Amino acid sequence: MGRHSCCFKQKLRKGLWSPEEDEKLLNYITKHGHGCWSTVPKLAGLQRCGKSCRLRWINYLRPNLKRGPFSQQEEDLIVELHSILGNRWSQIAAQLPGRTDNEIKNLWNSCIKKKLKQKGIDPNTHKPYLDEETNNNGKNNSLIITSNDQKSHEKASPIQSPDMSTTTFEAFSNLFSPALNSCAVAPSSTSQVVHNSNNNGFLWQPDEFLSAPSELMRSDWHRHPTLQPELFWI
DNA sequence: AAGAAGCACAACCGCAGGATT
DNA sequence: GAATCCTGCGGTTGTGCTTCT
Repeated sequence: MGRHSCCFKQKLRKGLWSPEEDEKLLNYITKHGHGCWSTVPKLAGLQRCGKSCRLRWINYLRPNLKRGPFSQQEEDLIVELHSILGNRWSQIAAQLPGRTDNEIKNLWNSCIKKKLKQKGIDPNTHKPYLDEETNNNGKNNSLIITSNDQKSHEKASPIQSPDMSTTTFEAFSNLFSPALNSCAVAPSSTSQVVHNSNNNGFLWQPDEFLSAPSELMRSDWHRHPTLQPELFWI
């Protein structure tokens, strides 16, 4: 945990926050909002850099934060979302109200990873360590996006697979709802998408899905003029 | 009792991307 | 278009507490 360059130049404080600093920051933001973070420490009377203030606010001081241990349901949801999104902690945190990306990241690295390994599951791939054949043959947790020109008048909607929890399904639907609600389409010209002629759709293998930029997975769908996707799990 | 190891948590670093000049 | 600033993200590491030997 080194000193940030701006902190060094200005001889600002680093390390843990004191209750007095917390109170100053909380009072200032409660009264004025954070506005431009780079000006917050000066205006709030703190010897910190704006970046440090922002982090402290987001991870500790902002209202509606849920403190305390994670429930089993939350842990399960994190595992399922991680299998879809990979290390996109901020997107995972967005599906868990009151939890921060930092908190989830810490939980993953210190606890969940270990639990998965104890179960014989690779936390990176979410597959059993010794079950290569299943890994190659099975398309578990692959996302299918079918394109249905003939259904272009219908609203696109994701389809829940039998082995997918309702919580994860809802979280996933929320994540993709902006694209779906505006006639979202499957990307048609990227090497990260494999066309699956049998399904008349696009098959994303898990690794491809995880490596695909989030903007491709969401925003770029809007650019296709005619296709209408359906999402389902196999 | 004391040191080592493990653990959870807080916070910093470096980078990317968008906005502004 | 280039430079600069600001924000947000993911990775990493320091700190302090607890448990183990």
